[in-house]
Amino acid sequence: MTDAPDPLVVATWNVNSIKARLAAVCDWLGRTAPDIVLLQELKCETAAFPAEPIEALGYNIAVLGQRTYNGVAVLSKRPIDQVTMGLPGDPDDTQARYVEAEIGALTVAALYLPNGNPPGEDGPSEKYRYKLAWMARLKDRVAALLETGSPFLLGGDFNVIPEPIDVHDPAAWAGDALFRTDTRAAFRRLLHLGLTDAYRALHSDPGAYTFWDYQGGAWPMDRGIRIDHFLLSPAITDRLVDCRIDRGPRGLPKASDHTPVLLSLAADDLVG
DNA sequence: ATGCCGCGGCGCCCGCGA
Repeated sequence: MTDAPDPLVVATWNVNSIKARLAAVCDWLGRTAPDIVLLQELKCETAAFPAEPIEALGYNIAVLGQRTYNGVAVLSKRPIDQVTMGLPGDPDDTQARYVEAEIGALTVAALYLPNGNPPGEDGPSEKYRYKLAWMARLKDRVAALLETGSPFLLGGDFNVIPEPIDVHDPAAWAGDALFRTDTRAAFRRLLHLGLTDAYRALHSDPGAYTFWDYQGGAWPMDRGIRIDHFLLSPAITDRLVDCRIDRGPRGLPKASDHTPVLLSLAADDLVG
């Protein structure tokens, strides 16, 4: 018997301001030590990203920042070879919601999909149209990545509740931009290209939430939603070992409203 | 019900998030 090599661990976490969450993020990184970390909602400009304490924990960093809103980053203990800043397909889109990085033979993307609320009553609102257009562009990007044949994964805050078991009260969320028919259909179109929702491939449990609103006692009452996802290309799905939600950070003082999701892959060889 | 909470910012209220 030979021991299996250590899995490659990838995390995704919407931190809701990297400056407000820096201590919590560094504590968690030091304790959990994922190989790759995908961050969203940095809410700071690229130049203002607090790189030093994260580099001190052994991470290389690719950041696409923006003042006040959005902002995404890839952290990697292995060298980052090439970076794509922004979701391709619309040069007029200035929102910092997508950064893609090549790490060895693996491509990873950190994404912060638009919220889309309010969705509009007499036809879709501008925000909801932007969300659906962004999802269509993401589908095009996934199709292009599949054509290259290189193994890849998408991780981040998708702002999509895929199925009724992913929300504490489906009826209450029926009209929300995160759970609307059109949103879920666009998410399914992504999956139908050949991607796998890593968490759902391994677990059929309800109540597996990644977000709890700050308001109304959502966290203590466990009224959450599952909107932070890992979507895996076929070659990466074959290497899927584990996917779990770490509720710990959500219960700490000054928490983000999202908690991290962790992915384990038998893919150590992919990143050298 | 859009406020309840929490964040950033040309700050003492506002937009935004989900």
